[in-house]
Formats: sequence, C-alpha cells, structure tokens
Amino acid sequence: MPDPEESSPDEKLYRIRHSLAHVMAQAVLEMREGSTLGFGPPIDDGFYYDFILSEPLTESDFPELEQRMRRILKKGQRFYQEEVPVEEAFARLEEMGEPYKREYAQELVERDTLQSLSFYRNGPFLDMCEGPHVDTTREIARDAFKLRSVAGAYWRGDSDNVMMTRIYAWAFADKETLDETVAAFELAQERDHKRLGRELDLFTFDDDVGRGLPLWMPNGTVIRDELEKLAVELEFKAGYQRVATPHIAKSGLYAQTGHLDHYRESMYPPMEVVEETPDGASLRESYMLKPMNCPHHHKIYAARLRSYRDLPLRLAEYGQVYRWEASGAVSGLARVRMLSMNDAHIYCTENQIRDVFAEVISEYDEAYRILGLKDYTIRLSRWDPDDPKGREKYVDAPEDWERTEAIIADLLDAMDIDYEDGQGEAAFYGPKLDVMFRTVTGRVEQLSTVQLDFAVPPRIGLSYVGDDGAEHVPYCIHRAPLSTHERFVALLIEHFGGAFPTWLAPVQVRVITVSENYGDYARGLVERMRANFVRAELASENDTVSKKIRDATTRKIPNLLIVGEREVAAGTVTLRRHGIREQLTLPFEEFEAGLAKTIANRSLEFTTP
RNA sequence: GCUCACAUAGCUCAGUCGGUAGAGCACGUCCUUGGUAAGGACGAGGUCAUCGGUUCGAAUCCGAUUGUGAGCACCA
Repeated sequence: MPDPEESSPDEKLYRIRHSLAHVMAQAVLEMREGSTLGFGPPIDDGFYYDFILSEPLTESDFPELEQRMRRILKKGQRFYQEEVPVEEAFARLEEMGEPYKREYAQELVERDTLQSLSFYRNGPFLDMCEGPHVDTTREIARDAFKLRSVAGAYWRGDSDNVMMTRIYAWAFADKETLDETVAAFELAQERDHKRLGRELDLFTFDDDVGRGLPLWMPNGTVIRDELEKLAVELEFKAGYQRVATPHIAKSGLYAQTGHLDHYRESMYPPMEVVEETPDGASLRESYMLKPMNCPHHHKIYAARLRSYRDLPLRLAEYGQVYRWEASGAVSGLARVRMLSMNDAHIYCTENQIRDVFAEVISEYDEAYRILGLKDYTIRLSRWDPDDPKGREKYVDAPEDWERTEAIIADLLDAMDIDYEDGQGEAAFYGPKLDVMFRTVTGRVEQLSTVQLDFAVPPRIGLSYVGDDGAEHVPYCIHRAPLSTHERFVALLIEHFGGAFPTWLAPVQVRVITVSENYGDYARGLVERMRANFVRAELASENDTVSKKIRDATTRKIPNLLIVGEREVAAGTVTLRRHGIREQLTLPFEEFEAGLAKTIANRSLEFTTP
C-alpha cells in the first residue's frame, strides 16, 4: 500500500477533509436527530467524526448517509467563521445540547487562557472548531470520499469515559486518488497474515485450545526455526550466553519484581497447589505463568557473586511467555496470549548503558538488513509524570526516569537517529526504545524493543562487586530485536506477501516432472537436496505440468525445478523462480551450488554461482 | 474490557416467504503420461458455532454464550 496521502492544516486537502467531517456530521444529525458531537478531525487518508447517537447507525446506513452528504455538497454551503466570546460560547454550546464540546471548550479556555472560541457554520450546521475549512462545499468533489467503517471510540481516548460511535471515511481531492487508495487497500487485504497463514498452512487457532493461543503448523514452524537460528547466530557473535528457564514461577517472585504491582492485569491468574506435608499439615503454594523472562534471568544473575569484570553479562533465551491480553486486542498472530520471544537481558553498569544500547541497535540493523525491512520508525518511550494512572503504570522514581531517559536521548542524538517522542509509552521499570512498523493494512505496530530497567535489579537485590570492592546495583537492558515470533512472523508474512525468500520458505524447492517417466531422476534430485538439509519435495505426479506449476505458484514456493526428457538426458534442471517468467536451464550441480549459497547468505534473491 | 457487525463442508460462498442443505476449490478412487497458472469421470464431507426460547415445524425469527472481524482502550 502506498504511503497515505497526509495533509497539514495549510493544505487544501486538509481543509477538504475537515469540511467533509462537518458535512458528514450535518448528515448524521439529519438522520439521527438529537445526537451529540465529539471530535471530528482530518486524518491521514480521510477523516472521522465521533457521535453519541440517538439511534444506532451501522454500515448498512452508509448509502443513505453518503447520498445525504452529496446532496449537501451540491448545495454549495458556505463556511463562515465566528469568534465568540467565551461566556457566550459556553452558553451557546449548552443551548445546542453539546455537553462534550462544552467540556472541551472549558478545557481549552483554561489551558490557553482564551478570550473567545472559534465556531464554523455551514448551512444549518454549527460546530465549535478551529478550522480551517474550504470556502464552499462546491470545492469538494462529490465522488472523492467514501465512508469506511463504524466503530466505537472512547471520548478523549480514555476508557473511563463514554464510548462514542466513530464513523471513518476516506477522502481525497479527486476520485482517482480515492479509487487508487481503495484498490490498494483491497489488494493489501490479500497479504493479511491471517489470510495467508490459512492459505499457506502456517498456523491455526482452535477454540478448544483457547483464544490467542497459536498452533504453529509444520510450514509456520519452519519460519520460526529459521528466525531462531538467525537470532542464535547473531547473538553468539555478539557474546550472548544462552539460558533456559521454566514457564512458571512462584507468585512471590512477581511480587518482588513489581510485576504484581504494575503488570498484574496482563498476567494469567495464579495456580494454587496444595501439598500434604509428612506431619499432616498442608502446604499451599501459588504459581504464575511468566509474563516476561526477566525475573528468571535475574535469578540466574543472582545465583552467583558477580564482579564488574563480568559486565556486561548477556543472557539470552528463546522463551515462551504468557500474557492475559484483553479479549478485544487478540488478533491473529499480531496479538496473542502466548508469546515466543528471542529475549535477552544485559546486565551492565551505568557507564556501559550507552555502549550496550548502541550495540543492540546495530544488532537490529543487521537483522532488518537481512530481511530487507526498511519501513519503520523509532520511538523513545518515556514515562508520563502527569498520568493520573501513573502510580499503577510506572515505578515511582522521578529522578531515575529523568536520568535514564536523558541517557537514551543523548545516545540517539549522538548516533544521529531520528525518533518520535513516546511519552507515556514506557515499561513500568524504565524507558525504552521501540521500533514501530506499519502493517500492509496501515496499522502501526510496535515490534522490536530495547528497554532500560533501573527499577527491578535493586528490588530483587541484584549486585556486583565494583573495582572499589564495594557492592553496586547493575542496570538491566531488556531487548527483543525480532519482537516475538508471533508478531514478527505476522509482519514478515505481510512484508513478503507469503512469498518468502528461499532461506525462510517452508518448501524451498519443488521438483516437477513433465511425466512420470522422469520420476526416478526427480526423486534422485530431491533425495540429494534433502541430504544437504534443503527442504525439497516432489510434486504430485498425477497432474499435468500446468496444474503442477499452478499449485506451486499458489503455494508461493520460491524455486521450481522442471525436469523432462531434455533435462534427464543432459543432467540439467529447468529453474523457474517464483514471480519470474524467464526460466533458466542449468546443470543440477550448478543449481545446487547456487542454492547452497542463496541459503547460506540468507539472500532475498537467488544467487547464481 | 468497550462499540458495531458477522458465524452454513477443510477454504471461498449460495440458500427466496420458517417446510429438515447447495456450488466451486481442496480431498479420495479411477482414467489420462500430459513441456509451463486449473485434463476427465465418479465419490466422500455438514448436530447450519453452542445453549435456550417462539412455532405443528427453525440454517432462517428472538435471547444468551463462545468465537471472528473493524475500531477504541491496552500492548511485543
């Protein structure tokens, strides 16, 4: 999908979208008299407006709503701005029966010490609004917008507030751009990982197992295993040591680490076990599924005395963790309740933080380079000292927050890395750097992360002996450069559209015979490739060549070898690469060498020898 | 968790007014041995998500539950 056509307030497109939002609100009020308004801003590819509706509105009402909007546009309503003194504006909003606008007006006036508030009027519709707008609705193309969806949205984005009905729409300057955007969106649906996961037999879910608990099928497991192999190699080179830890721990551990204070909502409830002791008493214990690997890794750190000479100490694990994700959040592999993480914890001194962060960032770069991922942004996720729920969300240590956030921000500046500010996005134990990706369907997701933890090591009593012979508390850096297998594979499925590079492909080579007469030759090739750990297979011999090509193409298998009379006679194969029409006939040995190189280099394209 | 929508064969979907279920693909058997995106014939497949209600009768109407999707909130 192309980048959405963004607009800023000084551009015409912004004014068109903003004005269309008013036109839609006008039409909604016609259809649902007595509804009240929330916000209705322009967005990347259109606009939305929030309402408290007097009667529900669904997508089946869209045709009527669109028609009413077109009718309004045709009328050529002019937009008039009025600056209204504060008291009069308050009275007007109350009279209009707009309690949410009234609430916001109050806040605006207090925050910006305003003397007046801006209103816009077009036709019978009046809205408190900063603008800008078009001069007249005639400036808006009647065929360049399309209502998109209706969904719930909390007033002011706060789940403690009422839920409004949000209507989203696409809107552009002309019909062509709208049509292109809608077509691109529909095309993107075909790359949706949930759909491709089913079509390519990568993973499945089963109600009897549970919501958000993925079952990786053989094809999907190949991709997991290959990614894991990549991570293990990268980590070995970077000096990580691998560890393995249980999926559960006693609840007390999470009380110590602070997870029960700050992360309980995301944890499965405890398992209570009762054991009879020899003296007849009963021993009660409570265990919890781990929501993160760090507490276990901290205990490995704590298992022996550590010296500053041991630091940075890098402990890595491919661990499975369990999180009680809100039911409405669970979605395919992008949001699951069992997460497989290429996780590691790096224990270091304060002076080492910068170097460790820099080292981890270069590990990300390497992984993204290999996979050809480029469309991402960096976010510095900080705490929010003014968050009313801050006590639940973050450890209370303002000085630590400020100091550690500054360390990371300085490093990013020194490395000349652009980043966006993520106030209120920190982990409970410290600031983090998140890598944000946009999915094919336009959603922005948090993928890889590096997190600085100043809070848990002291709580759990971690220490090292410094060069001064005294005890010090280490920092812990949490990092997961490949995100979780689940979310990362979801991204890769969509990124590659299911057509994986050879090294990742569940089936790397499929051999297609022109007829059964060449089966022996074909089986010999498959056997030889499999002996070299190539995932090769023979196509069904019962179908026509056309059918076999079609099947392999639908399965998006990267390399097809066609063998018939000519190939058998010459000891060659005809290579047909996925998505490439030109074929190449070459000696099998030559293909084999090229294949080996392609796989070893994790090339995105086939490397000819 | 919240708002709205949806749930029929492994997949994609028909199913009229309430009268006991249908297609294509996939799958199985057989025929066909075919040089580049669907060769042919036959067959098997469903407690219409689950539970309850209305009705002489429910895939169809109503309710609840579970699950899925789009968003919101939360987040890797």
